[in-house]
Amino acid sequence: MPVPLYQAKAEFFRMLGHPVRIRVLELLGEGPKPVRDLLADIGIEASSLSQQLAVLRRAGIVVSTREGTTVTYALAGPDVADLMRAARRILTEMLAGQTVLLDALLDVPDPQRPPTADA
Amino acid sequence: MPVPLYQAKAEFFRMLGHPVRIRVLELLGEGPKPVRDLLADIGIEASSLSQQLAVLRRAGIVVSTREGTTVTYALAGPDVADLMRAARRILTEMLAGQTVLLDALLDVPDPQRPPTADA
DNA sequence: TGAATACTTGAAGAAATTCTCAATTGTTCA
DNA sequence: TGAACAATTGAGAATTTCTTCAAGTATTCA
Repeated sequence: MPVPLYQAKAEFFRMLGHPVRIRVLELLGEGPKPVRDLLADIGIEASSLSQQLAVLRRAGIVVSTREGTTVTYALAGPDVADLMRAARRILTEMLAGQTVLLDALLDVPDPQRPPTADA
Repeated sequence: MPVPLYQAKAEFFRMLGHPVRIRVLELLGEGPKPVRDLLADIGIEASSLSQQLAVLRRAGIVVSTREGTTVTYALAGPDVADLMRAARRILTEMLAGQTVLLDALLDVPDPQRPPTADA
């Protein structure tokens, strides 16, 4: 029994749903980077970064290689870079075009509550 | 102080990261639908669906209108449909092209563990 | 060998999300 | 009005995810 596609999608999006993981993917979008550099750019504890890298690794969207004492990460395939570009494009469009999403993210209270019949 | 973009992105993806929410968005991609229909298509308890609809509503990516006793949901804007299409395209590509992600989602153990130097 | 560096893992508590079920609201219609 | 239906909300338990810190592995180099 195959995992239903909608569930695979949900897991995929959930996997993207963490600020550190997003930043890593965007940094790797520029090309492979050693952990050292990611660490410097993102500025969190090494162990926290490692944990998030592990999540991405388990999902198979990044790969790591070790050379001597430094480990370098890269996006697993060009599709991933495409995805990140698409996500960026669509999201900035949405953030620009519709205040609504921005408001939601900024915690402005919901103007759309269960519709009262006065409309 | 604006919410950093990478955090807005993370929250957005997290919001998408639930099978019921994905299904709702895909169904609404075909056009507005009354809760009754969503309920029939998805087949979960009414209250669970309502809660997930509330998440989407709070994020501002769907809107609801009431007519008599039935409430109808629709995507908040065309951008949302675009996003769902893009996500579908990219994900099916990825699922088709790279076994790796599929494996990860199917719980096949990680072949990429911290690289041992035998490579 | 052993000290030092780079990175990863494990585990426990904190925090956020999800589920379930009871209660509530809004609407229709007899 | 009040019974019946559609949908939403609230609250607590169950589950998942995150954070943090201590411990572990791999590699270099003296």
